[in-house]
Amino acid sequence: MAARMVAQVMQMYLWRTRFPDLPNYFPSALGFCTSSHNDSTEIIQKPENSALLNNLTVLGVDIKMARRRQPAVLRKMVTNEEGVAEFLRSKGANCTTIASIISRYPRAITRSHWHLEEKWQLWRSIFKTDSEVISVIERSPESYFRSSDNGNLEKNINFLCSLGLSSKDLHRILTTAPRTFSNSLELNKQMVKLLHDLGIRLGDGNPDAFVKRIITKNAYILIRSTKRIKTNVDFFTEALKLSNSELIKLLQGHGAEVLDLSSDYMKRNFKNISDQLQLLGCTAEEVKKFFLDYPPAFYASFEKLSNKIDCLLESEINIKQLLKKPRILEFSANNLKNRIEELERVGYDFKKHGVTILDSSRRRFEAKLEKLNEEG
DNA sequence: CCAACCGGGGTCTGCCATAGTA
DNA sequence: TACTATGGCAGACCCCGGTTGG
Repeated sequence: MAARMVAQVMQMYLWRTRFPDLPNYFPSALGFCTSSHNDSTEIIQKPENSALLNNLTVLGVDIKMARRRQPAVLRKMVTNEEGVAEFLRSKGANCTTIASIISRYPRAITRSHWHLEEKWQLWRSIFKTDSEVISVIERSPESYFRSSDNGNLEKNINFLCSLGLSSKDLHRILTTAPRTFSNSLELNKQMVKLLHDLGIRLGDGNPDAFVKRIITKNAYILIRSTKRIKTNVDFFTEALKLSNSELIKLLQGHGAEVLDLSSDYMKRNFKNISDQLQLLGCTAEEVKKFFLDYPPAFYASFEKLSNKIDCLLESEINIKQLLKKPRILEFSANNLKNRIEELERVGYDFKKHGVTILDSSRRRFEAKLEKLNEEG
């Protein structure tokens, strides 16, 4: 999470440094001038609408941010900022939220009252309360406002229902990957077709269920490109030398969750981790088994994972013990370290008892520890 | 009664590029 | 031709507890 935020800040920083002196706008007493072709430094554009800027300022919108994101909106003569603000307010959004929404997705103010009302009803067919909708819009204004096509939204909802997804599934998808619903129907159909064809190609007896399971296991799948999913499936197969049935098992389990990783990232990660494991004396077969038993390894950052492995090895825990229980890697390095320390304090012998004790919930672990303390 | 197995739950956007449109 | 709508991309875990079988 933190890493992502750093990356985003970096992106913004890079953008700003590339255009440090970008003028804010071009107030033009000349009105609609034609640009002169022989002098490229002079760019003359339609002026911004100052009445609109006023309105937005009153609403608390960050004009600089809005301008950077969608400059054309600020030049429009007809907009509905007050209507949109009033609409959001009526649904329970406060002023700060409204300002932030418009700052981050200025085009929102071009939507009509009727359009907003209709879209709201469609969203509410999946969400129970207005505040749930508001919280998604607050998180991702773009997902909500980017499309002006409510008909497409409705078709998407019907399409997803037709796949047999429950209302709980739809709720989860709309909460965590709201972009799914502003995708074109066609795009969503393409992804479903890709997965369906894959199920058939692998000889799955029930391709519809195959598709449904992948989507319910991975709410993000429909906002990825088919290219990415295809690449990743091929990569799984090739890197791990999987048979059809092994691949089905992987994709219907934890594999579904890692399917949408950036392909390059996954390849890099796989290489780093398998190199590391082989360096520690694991055979190729063991490496394969490791990834099949613990697909999140594709996902984990190499630094973190490697850190955890080191931490285990330092505590006299054998790599083969780890291979038997890769799930202990799901716990944070910090958590693992604390647990190991506490166990060492009571003289726990990992060689004798293995590492499964680490793979338990906090409550269970503490109960176990207390018992060991009593015995000791 | 306990360990081991195993599935589930939370959670994720904001930018760029470009085809299409009025 | 300016602008809109939409596709695509990078980014990168942790934890809980029900059930089962010995």
